[in-house]
Amino acid sequence: MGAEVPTGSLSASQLYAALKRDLIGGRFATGQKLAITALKQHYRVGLSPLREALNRLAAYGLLEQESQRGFRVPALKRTELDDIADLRQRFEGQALEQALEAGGDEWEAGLLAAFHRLKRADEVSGQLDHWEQMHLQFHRHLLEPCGSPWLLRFIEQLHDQFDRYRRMAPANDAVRTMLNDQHGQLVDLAMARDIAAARGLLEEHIRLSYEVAQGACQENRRSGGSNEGESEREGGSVPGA
Amino acid sequence: MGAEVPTGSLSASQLYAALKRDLIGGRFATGQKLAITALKQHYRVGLSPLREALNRLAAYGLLEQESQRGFRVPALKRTELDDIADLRQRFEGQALEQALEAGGDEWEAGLLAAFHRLKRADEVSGQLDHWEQMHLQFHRHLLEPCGSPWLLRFIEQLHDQFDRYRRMAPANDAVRTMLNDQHGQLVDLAMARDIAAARGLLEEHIRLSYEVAQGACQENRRSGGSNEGESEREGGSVPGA
DNA sequence: ATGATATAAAAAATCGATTTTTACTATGGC
DNA sequence: GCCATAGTAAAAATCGATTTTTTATATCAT
Repeated sequence: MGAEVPTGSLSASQLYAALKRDLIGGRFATGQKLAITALKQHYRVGLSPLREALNRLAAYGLLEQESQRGFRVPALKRTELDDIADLRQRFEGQALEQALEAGGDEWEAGLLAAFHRLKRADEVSGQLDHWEQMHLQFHRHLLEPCGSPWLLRFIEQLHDQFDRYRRMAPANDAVRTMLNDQHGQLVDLAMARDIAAARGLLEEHIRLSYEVAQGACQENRRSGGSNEGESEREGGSVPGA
Repeated sequence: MGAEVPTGSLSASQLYAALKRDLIGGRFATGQKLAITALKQHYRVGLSPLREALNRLAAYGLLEQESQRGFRVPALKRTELDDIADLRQRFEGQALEQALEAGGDEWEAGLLAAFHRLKRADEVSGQLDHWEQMHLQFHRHLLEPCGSPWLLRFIEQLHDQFDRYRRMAPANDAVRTMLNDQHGQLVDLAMARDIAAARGLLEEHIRLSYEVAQGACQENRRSGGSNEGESEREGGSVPGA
């Protein structure tokens, strides 16, 4: 069994984070019903905190809850990915414009730092989860001063949903290099406060990611494990039964 | 104690709905910590389903959860209302345009029916909760064919948040009449597929509602109970302790 | 008299067991 | 031979009690 939970039992928020990470990371078979007993043993927690975490994740949209029939991992649907990508372009484009108008010196400094960490994480292969974390933090920091907490909340939610698709899709090193280059260009345009160009590039960035993510929908690939060819994560997929 | 839960114990989804309704309806003191034991007795449910419902509501944004310190009703903040109203204008404006392009005959029929129910509910005073339900359903139906489930989800979430403010604000019959008139005008413009005018009116509708809702923020009014002068709901506010 | 620490009371979170509901299977009827 | 129904097994949901954490109070030292 996976070694994602090495030490003693987790706190409630740690459990939520671990479950969220594993759901977005594609370690559960999509469309499959979750086996509560197996999860309980895997994460070494009791029933109550587990069910509370699952309820929160269901409200967040990373799980589906059927009345008396437990929890289910939502299937990956092409139409839903289209919806998510489209909204990401609009929401993040809008947020970026506002962020470029509001961001100050401290934000610029933090953006450079976040970009640096992202580059470093990219150089060190076999640290998939760490790169994902830095990548999320970079995009989050980029939009942070936009001034709309609710918009940022929705953007984060869509980003998480989008990543379910992207991380299930087969890797494409050529496109990945392009996407990484765009991060640097985004920093440059943001520092130059070129609002129109920056928004255009961010939308193109999302469009390109969308093309990659589409690979997750094509032949209804089931079973968890987006980590073929990766060596960082020793634990396999979480058993469903 | 309130008679909101007349018969035997509620199912999990009913409990969630009842809590959500009472939170949006302003029956809890804002900023106040929830007393789990009191809630348990009031809704006649056990601890587990109650906690699961509270967790879902916290993920939805109608409650705040502090680590080991229970659940708290979020305070009403002027800046947050501004944020919510601004996003509502943008999201619902966008959704309306798409809905007017996509909605078919069946949708038109349903819209007329929803509007009729809303008018009827308005005529019968002392049915506050029923009017609120019809009002929500009208706005939901108006935007439903927009083609973006995630956008509709966010719109609904913002609408619920907005209503926390609106229902806490003092009533204003003159403005209320204007708002009701706008519903009819919205139907007319929607049927005529006048996209620009309809979007403009919907944004104005939200702006006017926003002016009403601002009344909830002015002097940090605490304590639940937005139903002064209403006789429909016999149960008072839910006790916090 | 004020501040800090220890103690006690209250509340939240978790656990183990029970109850209820669902899904599967086998048997009987058509 | 196929469909329907009853019975059994498995899983989910709920309950009551225990454990842990927090908060308020009182006492002691400075």
